[in-house]
Amino acid sequence: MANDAGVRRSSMREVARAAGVSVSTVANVLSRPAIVAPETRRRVEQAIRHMGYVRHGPARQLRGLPSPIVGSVILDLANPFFAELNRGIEDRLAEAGCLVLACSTDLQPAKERQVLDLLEEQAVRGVIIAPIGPDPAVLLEMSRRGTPVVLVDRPRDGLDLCAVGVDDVLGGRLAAEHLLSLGHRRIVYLGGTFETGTVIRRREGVRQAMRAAGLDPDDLLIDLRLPIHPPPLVEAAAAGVQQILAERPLPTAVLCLNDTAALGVLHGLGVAGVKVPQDISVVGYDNLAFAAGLAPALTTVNQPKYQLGRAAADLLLDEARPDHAHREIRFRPSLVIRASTAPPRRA
Amino acid sequence: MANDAGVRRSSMREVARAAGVSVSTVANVLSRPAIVAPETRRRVEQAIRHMGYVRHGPARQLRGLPSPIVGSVILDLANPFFAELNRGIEDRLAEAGCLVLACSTDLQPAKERQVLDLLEEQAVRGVIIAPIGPDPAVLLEMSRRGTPVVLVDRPRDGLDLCAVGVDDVLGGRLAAEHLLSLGHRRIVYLGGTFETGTVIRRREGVRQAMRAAGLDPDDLLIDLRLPIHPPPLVEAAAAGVQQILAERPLPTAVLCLNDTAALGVLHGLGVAGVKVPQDISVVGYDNLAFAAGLAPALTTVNQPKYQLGRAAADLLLDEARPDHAHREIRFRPSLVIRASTAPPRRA
DNA sequence: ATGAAAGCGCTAACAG
DNA sequence: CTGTTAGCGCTTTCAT
Repeated sequence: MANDAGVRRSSMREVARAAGVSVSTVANVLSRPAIVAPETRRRVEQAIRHMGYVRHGPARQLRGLPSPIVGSVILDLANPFFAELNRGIEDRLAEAGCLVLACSTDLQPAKERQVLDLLEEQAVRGVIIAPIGPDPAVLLEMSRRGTPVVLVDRPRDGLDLCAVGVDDVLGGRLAAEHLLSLGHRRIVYLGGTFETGTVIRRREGVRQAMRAAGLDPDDLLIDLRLPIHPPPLVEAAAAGVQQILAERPLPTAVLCLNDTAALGVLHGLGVAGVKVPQDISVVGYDNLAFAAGLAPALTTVNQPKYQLGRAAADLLLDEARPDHAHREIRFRPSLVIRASTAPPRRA
Repeated sequence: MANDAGVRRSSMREVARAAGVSVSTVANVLSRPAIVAPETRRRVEQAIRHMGYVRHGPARQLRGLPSPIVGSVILDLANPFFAELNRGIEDRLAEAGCLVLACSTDLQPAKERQVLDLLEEQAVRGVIIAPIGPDPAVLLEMSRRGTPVVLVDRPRDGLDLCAVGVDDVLGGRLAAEHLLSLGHRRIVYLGGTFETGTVIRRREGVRQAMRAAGLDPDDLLIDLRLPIHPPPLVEAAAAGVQQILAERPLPTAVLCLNDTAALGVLHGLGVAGVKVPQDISVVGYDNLAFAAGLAPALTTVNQPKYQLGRAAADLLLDEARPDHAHREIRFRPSLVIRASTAPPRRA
């Protein structure tokens, strides 16, 4: 009751006593002020101000009001892609008076489980999640138990949930088609030792583009995988440059799993004295704020990060409506050609 | 009770009925399993699993247990500085089983107020805040009413609150001393039309360094202010380059309010054909992940972002201890010299 | 227009 | 070891 500073929130009962009315009148002043006599209302409002009374959310929730809190469970909030996505969620929710409980899972399934349990215990309004693994069982159960779940970056696949995402296969295809049309025939796909569905689907898009061009992906594509979690991705990518340069014949282009990895690769290549794009072309993914400012400016695939977040929040809020039907919203990525790609040296 | 899908959480009473025991036995199984007879416990646990029972946090809170939720109120979660700070908060809180309710204020006092009210209503465990304005009155009241408040990026100044921060004056001084020692005597301080205390204090540090060198800040320092919120800071900074180049005599160095602004300035200077660092030196602030990867690599002032967050969470968690005493933790920034600074052309 | 009362799901004495 | 009981602070009929 009393916290350790000896302070205690005042309750409605105390306000009521101070104003000389009943608790229900205080409740009315707060929830339907119109039905309270002006003079009574004035007295109650004054008491509220005077005592610094603040409504107790958990108690209201216990009475059946919906929680204003929505959980956002994503891979890493410090990753600018997710940070911006999260801003989209936050802003859309704010319009509905809701707040975001943001949780990073760092690709660790145990963390994901733990956070989901906590969120369900808190009886949040719902959860928006970019799941680590492909198994939706836990999420379906949560949803069945009454906590709405919206998927991000994972296709709906007929699941009984809402989903928002970007067409990753298309994104991979766009990037690959660009390189192929420049004449590249020896291309590294720089992925991770542990990959989310998005990265896997993009690689599939890359292979698709090659097949569509009448080429054999197994000949053209070199799969390299960075250790993801420690060390920081920029450094892992910079270190990965050694592996790229060790390939024979030397690759002429690198498709990176995201812009941060591309940043590391650019740096590593610079240190190694390899010129971009003259010696090697580099393509990023995400189109983060810094991509245009790099030297050379980074060719990359743009994703509507903020809009993804807004859309996810939209769907989540819609779950409260009686006529809600689960659905999927899918955005299209787009290629942004800048200065880090060019035809290979001797085409 | 029932949400719109017609689902309802099962309650302890239902579990108790299903297991043929009383609610308190179920409660015991959950909170002090040791005192329950093994056979009874087994039955109860099975019922819990079978019904998918999940404890109801708000009800527990109503009984006096502390909320596991901590509010984090910062300027902008999509700003990498705050995103990383927030990860520090999140990780430290996770160790204590707590979650972060993250809110961006976008420098709008109205948003800050609104979010603080919501957090207090939710009866969160406490609030970590990088306040927009200098007036601590609302925060002191919240704290007095029983919601602990920890200040970030704002000096404690004897307030009855905990605070964590970085020595901003020192940060400004380090940056300025570096430029002065290179021989620069015409320096732009690129701030904002609306500035937080941190930016103001850094400018003060810059002036201090000049005075300490026996120079007059009013002669050397050119104050330029970027419109902060829209448009995006990178673009605002790129546009600000026009103003820099319009100054006569031409400045030889630019101190930017952060790395993102520096990125924009670098870009704008590049477009204008001005060479960095030969024609103009550029210094950032924060040492974000991309700073080292820029061309030229950015000289900047490092702040321990993640550690700041951890320290803030530490202090907040400590507020629950009976012997807690408010205190301040202050970190030291450090200068990271890279390639974007050099002596002015004709010294 | 106001008040009395029931009860949301849970915890913590206390009794047995 | 298990059950009974009394609320926590609030919303919401239903009387008055």
